[in-house]
Amino acid sequence: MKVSELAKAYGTTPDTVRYYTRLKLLNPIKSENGYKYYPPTEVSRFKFILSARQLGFSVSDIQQIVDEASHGKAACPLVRALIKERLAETEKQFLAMLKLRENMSSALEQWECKEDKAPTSTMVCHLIDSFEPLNEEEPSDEK
Amino acid sequence: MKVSELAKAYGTTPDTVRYYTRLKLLNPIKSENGYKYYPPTEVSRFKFILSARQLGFSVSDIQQIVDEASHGKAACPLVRALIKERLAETEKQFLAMLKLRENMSSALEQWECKEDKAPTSTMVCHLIDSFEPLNEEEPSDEK
DNA sequence: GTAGACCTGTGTGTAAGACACAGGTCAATA
DNA sequence: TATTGACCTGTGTCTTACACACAGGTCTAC
Ligand SMILES: [Zn+2]
Ligand SMILES: [Zn+2]
Ligand SMILES: [Zn+2]
Ligand SMILES: [Zn+2]
Repeated sequence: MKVSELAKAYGTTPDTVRYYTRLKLLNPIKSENGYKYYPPTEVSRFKFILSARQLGFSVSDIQQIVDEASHGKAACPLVRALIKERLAETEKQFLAMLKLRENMSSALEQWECKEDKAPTSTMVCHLIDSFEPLNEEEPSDEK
Repeated sequence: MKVSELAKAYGTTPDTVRYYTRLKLLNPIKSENGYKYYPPTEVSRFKFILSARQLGFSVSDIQQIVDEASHGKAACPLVRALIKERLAETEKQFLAMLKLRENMSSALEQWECKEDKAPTSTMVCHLIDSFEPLNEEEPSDEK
């Protein structure tokens, strides 16, 4: 398969295929005309990479995993360890986004009944200045 | 205030202050020794920028908002429009992360009872290869 | 033969800073 | 007074996972 064929076959872009190829995650055969051809082994490796990306592995993770396997070792322990790390990170980001989303919609609501105001020398926008974030840390009994 | 003082005062880093300064979002005064000094107006602008960032505005959004205000116009309509856009994006990313998180923990669970396996020429890691993503689109009645 | 659709490599851009580096400045101390 | 150490200055590069641009080569059809 050629670059674009491979990309289309799995719903991605030629640039993605080329990117993995640049990183040597894919190793196509170069034909006489200079074109890259991906034999079945490379096609299934591409499938593997896409699956791993879907599971939240970084491209660098995948490089490590592939390298491990290329040395004949079972990559499974590495895979298990990495996904735990990535899951923890994802959890953190997830919570951060949750809070952000809440703040954003809270702001939108708070602003609904506020008028527009011209800026002053000390205030760019009163909407943003006046925004009160929700529960900055547990609303503990303060004072 | 000097760079590091400003950064510390608001719990950020000198690099962040310098970054906004490079972008001309902050306009410190240069003293004879070459050091940058942030007068009160710049300090409150920094506070403004940080608030806006917390609300999910991009730095480029903030540049637009500040520019609008610097022309004496009320930035409020722009602010309202931008936050709606950003909220929609955040919502999308949030859902994507939710799905990713589910897939990751599902994988972790699916893999618990699976043995490690050495790689073959066509398989880098059977764990990743065998993973079945959850509900790829509503589990509609297929066929 | 030539147009149009594909391919090639390479280089640059993205967001929001983090980090590095070579050198200047300041306060306190030996 | 000289030196140390902590701060500051500019500038430049790095990060992620590609997307996009560009100049030029190649293939297919007409
Ligand atoms: Zn190796
Ligand atoms: Zn306003
Ligand atoms: Zn303007
Ligand atoms: Zn494995």
